[in-house]
Amino acid sequence: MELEQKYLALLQEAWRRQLPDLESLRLCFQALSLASAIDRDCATMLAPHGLSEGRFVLLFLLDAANEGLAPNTLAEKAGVTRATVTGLLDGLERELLIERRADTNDRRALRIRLTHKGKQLTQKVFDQHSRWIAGLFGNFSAPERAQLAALLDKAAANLPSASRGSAK
Amino acid sequence: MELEQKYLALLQEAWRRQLPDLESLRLCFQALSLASAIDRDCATMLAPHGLSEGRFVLLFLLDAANEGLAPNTLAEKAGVTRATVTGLLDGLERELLIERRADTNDRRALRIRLTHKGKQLTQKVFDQHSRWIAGLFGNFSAPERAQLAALLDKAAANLPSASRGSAK
DNA sequence: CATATATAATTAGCCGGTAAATTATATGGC
DNA sequence: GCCATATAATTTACCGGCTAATTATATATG
Repeated sequence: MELEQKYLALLQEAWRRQLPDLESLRLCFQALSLASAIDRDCATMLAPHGLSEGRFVLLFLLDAANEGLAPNTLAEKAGVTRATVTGLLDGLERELLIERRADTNDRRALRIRLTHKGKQLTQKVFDQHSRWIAGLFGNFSAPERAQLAALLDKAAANLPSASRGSAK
Repeated sequence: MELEQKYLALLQEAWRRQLPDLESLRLCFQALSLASAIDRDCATMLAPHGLSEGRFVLLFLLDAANEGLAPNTLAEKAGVTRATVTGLLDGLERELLIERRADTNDRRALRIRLTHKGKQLTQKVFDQHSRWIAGLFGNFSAPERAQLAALLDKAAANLPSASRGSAK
């Protein structure tokens, strides 16, 4: 598998400086490069529909909640700030995939709902997207999956943000 | 290990829709979440020095080339566009870590050089950063490393951008 | 009731990435 | 020598993150 250009440069520099344990460095960069490649290919799949990953997440969250959701709830479930949600909703609204309605009880609040077009698009894209992702590991045997999960966990345990409360 | 909020939401939605092979989905999200956590912790380490990952990459590329480098060379070695390099250099120049000099032969071109301050900072940060990354996999045995590398490769082989020419 | 505090959403400004357009300069062929 | 084309760097405009500040509305408390 190919490492990203920047990681090749970093490895080369680490070698030049005779740093120890280049193997560990390479392993880390392999994991990071795989993740980047997955993200990149996901973005490539979503782009033709005018979607980014962030927009896509909001869409399926809304599709699951048939009474609509408030922006702050979307932010919480998507794991981004409310300011980011405002921006993503602006894009989705421009594409006529969602609409903002005033909340009847609380005049500060909004209900976000999928339009018909938004529902259709979400239906079409969600399954395709999930199946594609699952396909990446579809040819893994049960022991391989268990091994990989365990090894990833072992690396994660060495991270400061994992060991601590990690807050957010 | 904890999955990112958005992946939890996606898994939940996939379960609600009774999609097959949730195990593969989870495995993928575990890998992506680990990569995000590594990136986040790296950024946290670099931030106190006023560095982002992109800026850091330019610094050590410049440190390795003691005659200075042209912005287009930096872009190529860092794997980003020249426009991005322009922006990163603006930041580094503002922090007095690099300087832009006119190329004596080609009046279109620049030579970018580290300042003394830039050299010092690079020295200090590079080793620390590399050792920290290596530490994430420092407690892996040789067979564990081989296994992990093989499993990551196997997943990468299922990616469109890996199998194809993948362009740039 | 009045006031302080909390919450909802947006706005403004920053960052780092992109693509496309611009400006300046080299270079190669006629 | 001139013109077409390529290359160097920047600028502009966009995106999707973030934080911090603003505006409007609820809510709780003295």
